[in-house]
Amino acid sequence: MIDDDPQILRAMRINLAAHGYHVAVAADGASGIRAASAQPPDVVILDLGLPDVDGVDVVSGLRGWTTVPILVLSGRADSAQKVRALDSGADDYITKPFDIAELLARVRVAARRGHGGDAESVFRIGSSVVDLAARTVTRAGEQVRLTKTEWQLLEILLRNPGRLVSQRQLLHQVWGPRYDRETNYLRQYLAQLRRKLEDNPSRPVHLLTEPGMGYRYRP
Amino acid sequence: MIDDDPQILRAMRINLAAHGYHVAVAADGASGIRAASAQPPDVVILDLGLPDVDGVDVVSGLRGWTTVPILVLSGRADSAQKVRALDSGADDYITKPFDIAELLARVRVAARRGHGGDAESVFRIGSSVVDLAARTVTRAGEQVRLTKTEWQLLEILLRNPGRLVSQRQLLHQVWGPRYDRETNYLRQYLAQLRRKLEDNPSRPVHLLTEPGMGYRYRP
DNA sequence: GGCCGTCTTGACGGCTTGTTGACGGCGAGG
DNA sequence: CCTCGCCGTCAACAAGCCGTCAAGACGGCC
Repeated sequence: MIDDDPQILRAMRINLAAHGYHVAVAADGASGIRAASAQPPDVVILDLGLPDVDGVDVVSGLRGWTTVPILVLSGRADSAQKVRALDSGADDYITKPFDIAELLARVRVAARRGHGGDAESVFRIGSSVVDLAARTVTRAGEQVRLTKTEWQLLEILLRNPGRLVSQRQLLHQVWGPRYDRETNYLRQYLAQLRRKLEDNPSRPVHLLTEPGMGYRYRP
Repeated sequence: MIDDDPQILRAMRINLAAHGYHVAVAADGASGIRAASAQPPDVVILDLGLPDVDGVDVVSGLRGWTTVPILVLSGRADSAQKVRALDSGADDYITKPFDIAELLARVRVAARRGHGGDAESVFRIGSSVVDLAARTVTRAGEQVRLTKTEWQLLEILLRNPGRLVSQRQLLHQVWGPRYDRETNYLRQYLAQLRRKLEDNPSRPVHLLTEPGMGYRYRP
């Protein structure tokens, strides 16, 4: 749940917990996206009225790498806003004030749809084994340590197996929207990940570069 | 679309058709279910205020054998009704009167859910398979790499299947408005795309030239 | 306060890609 | 039959991008 109003946050948390849900919270868009990638939820509830960024950008930021159902809450009832949010990838749009019973019903709808999408968390890169849930890397029996930044980068790539991830998206999600042009960060950290994971770091087989576009994890 | 009010039915049909949807209609629940089983739709829009049966029973009737997205329309705004409809298997619940733009946005949400999202992004060119979402090309089992410019050009053509795309439009969208006359770029890159994608590059079957006009992708 | 790991920043060589010009073939029109 | 315009092809140059190395900045921990 991503919301900056602590009061709503508290009320919702109690209500959802009473119905058997486990609730993780974030107060702004950036930390919400980070939290969702660190511990993938079954459903995201997102308040559009966030302080740091436009809520629609949060939706796109999530949609770049996950298909988790997103429910948008908003005080604005105008249809233009609704259309923007839904077209950017949200699954539902609920106008405040809302009935809690209706919200719970819509959460159930989102949850039953999301259950089709399973999140595998163990990946192989050459002789290395990466477990995203346990946050461990094993290479030829040896434990390998990754830094926080390396984990963030690697996770985005692994969660999009076979798909190209643009450098813009990687920079956005790891460093923030203001680092659009700092592609040298990517070069730096991709090289480190290859050194730590690939069997032949200078000839990568799984962590591939697409010049001018982005990077790709090939299973 | 299942609705007993001919006026709403007509208005909706015109609106949906204007946005490229093909609309099949039914005036009551029983015939609606029959029609859906005879010709499975991509999305069902169901009015709850039907004469013959309770709308919720129609939802259950559909859910017994299909997972097609169901949008419920209703004049009743009470949350008990909403919860009943959603819990019986509906995917969305819209209260009349509604904004047509919002309805269309919610239809798009339902449609992309049902399609699995990426069904529209896979194209075939001879023995090559192009996936726009993943940015991958497979040709006879082998991976083929395209450059950024090649992707931009190819995407425009594929997104207009069967339609002629003018040289001016291609140059505009890929290189910018100032490159109106640089048709040699198009010759250059179309040739490259044909070499990489067509089975017989000198006799293109899918990436066609219309002399003096533009280019066309033929599925 | 000093040490160490991690995150930034800058620079350089090599390679891929974009850009440009030129040439021949083909068909339409005179 | 000739000319002209348009297209496909090739070759060469320039520019951009990437991998790599190295060094400075920052912050946590003893």
